[in-house]
Amino acid sequence: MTEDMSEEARSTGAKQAGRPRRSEQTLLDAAAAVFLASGVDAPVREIATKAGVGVGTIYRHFPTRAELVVAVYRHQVEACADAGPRLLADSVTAEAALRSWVALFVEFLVTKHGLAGALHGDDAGSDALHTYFVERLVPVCGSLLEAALGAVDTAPAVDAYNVLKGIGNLCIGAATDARYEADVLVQLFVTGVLAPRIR
Amino acid sequence: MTEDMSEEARSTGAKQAGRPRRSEQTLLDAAAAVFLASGVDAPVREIATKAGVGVGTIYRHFPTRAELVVAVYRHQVEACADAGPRLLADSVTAEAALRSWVALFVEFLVTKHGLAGALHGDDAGSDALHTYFVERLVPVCGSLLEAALGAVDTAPAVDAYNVLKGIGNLCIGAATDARYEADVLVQLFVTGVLAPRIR
DNA sequence: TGTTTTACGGAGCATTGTTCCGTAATGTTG
DNA sequence: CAACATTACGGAACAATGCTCCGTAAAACA
Repeated sequence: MTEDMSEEARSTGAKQAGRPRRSEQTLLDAAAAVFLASGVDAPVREIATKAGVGVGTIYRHFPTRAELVVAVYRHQVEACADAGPRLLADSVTAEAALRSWVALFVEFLVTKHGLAGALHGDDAGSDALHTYFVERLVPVCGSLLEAALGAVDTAPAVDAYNVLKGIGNLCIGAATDARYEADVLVQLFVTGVLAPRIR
Repeated sequence: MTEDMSEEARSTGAKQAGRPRRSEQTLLDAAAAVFLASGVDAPVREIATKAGVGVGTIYRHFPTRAELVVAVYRHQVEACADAGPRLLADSVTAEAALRSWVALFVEFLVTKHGLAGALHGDDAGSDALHTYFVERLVPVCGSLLEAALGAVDTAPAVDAYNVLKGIGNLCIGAATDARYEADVLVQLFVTGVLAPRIR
C-alpha cells in the first residue's frame, strides 16, 4: 500500500526533493539528429555532446545504446505495425497488402543508416532492439502472410519470424552501397515466399 | 635490372641477412582454430596468443584483420568458385546447378561463425574481405544465373552482384539463431529471382 | 536556512583494431 | 671467428567505444 501511494504520488503532481530530470525528449531529439547525420552506430559520446549532456545522463535514461535506438524509432515502428491491418483492409488483394507493407518496412530500414545492421542481435548489447522489433512486427507480418497465403493447402515454407528477419537482413548495407538494390531483392524474396501459391 | 636481380635472388635460394619469417601457415592454422572456436570476430590478440606470437607479427603478415580472414578461407572460397562451372556441366538443368551452388555457398557462410556478417564491408577495415568475395564469386554466380535465366526474353530483375550479396545477407545470424533458417530463405529467394521464367 | 533527495557530468575502466620501436636472431663479410 | 647489416619479432602504447561510478550540484522540503 505504502509503495502504491508513493508511486502514485510521483506520477501525479506531488513533487519529491531532487533535481528535475532532463526531459527524455531532449535526449531523443539529439539522438535522432545524430543518427540522421552519422548513422545508428554513432558513438554515445557524440549524442551526449549534441544534447549538451554527460554520457551518464544518457545511460541513466536509456541503460543501453540499443534501448536508446528503440526509443528514437518507437514512433515509426508503431506506425509500421499499425499500417499492417490498415493495408490489409484497404488493398484489393492480400498479396498487394503484403507487398505494400513490406515496401514500407524496407523503406524504414533503409532510410535509417545502419538500423538494419544493428537489428540482428548477435552481440548481447543490441538484444533490446532485436526483441522489440520482433515482438512488435512479427504478428503484423504474420497476419499479412497468412492472408496472402490463405488459399494454399500446403503449409507455408517459413514462419513470419523468418520472413521478417530475412527482410531485415536483405536491407543491410543498402544505405551505403549504391549498387545494392534492397527493395528489389526483398520483393523478389516475397515472390519466392508466395511461390507455392503461384504454382 | 639491378632490382630484378635482387628480387629474383630473394625468391630463388640466395638468402639475405635477417631473422627467418615465421611460416604464415602457422599463423593461418592458429587463426583457423580460433575462428572455429570463437567466430571470425575473435580479437587479434587471441589469435596471436594461440599462435604463440605477438600481435605485431600477425599484422606484418596480414596488414588487416580482414586480410587474415581472407587468407584463412581462401581455399574454401576457391573451391566454391570452382564448383560453379562443374555443377553447371554435371546438373541436368541450369536451375538445379544454380540451386546446388547456392546451397554450397550458404553452407560455407553459415558454418563459419559470423563470416556472413563480416562480409558487408561497411566499415573500411573489412573492405578486403568484401572485395575478394565479390571479385571471386560474382562471375561464377553470374554464369549460373545467366544459364538458369537463359530462356527468358525479359531482362533479369537483378544482377549477379545483388543476388550474391543478398544471399550473403540472408545468411547473417544463421549460426547464432536456431529459429532462423537461412538455407530455406535463400532457396525461396532464388525462386523469386527465377520467377519471371516460371510465370 | 539547512537537510535531503535526486540527477548530473565526466573521469575512468575494459575491450578492440592498429601502429611503432627497441630488441633479438641470423646470414654476410672481413 | 668476430663485427655488421638486415630483417622479423614482441608487446607496449594509442585511439575509439560501450558502459560504470562517484563526487557534486540543484531543487524541494522542513
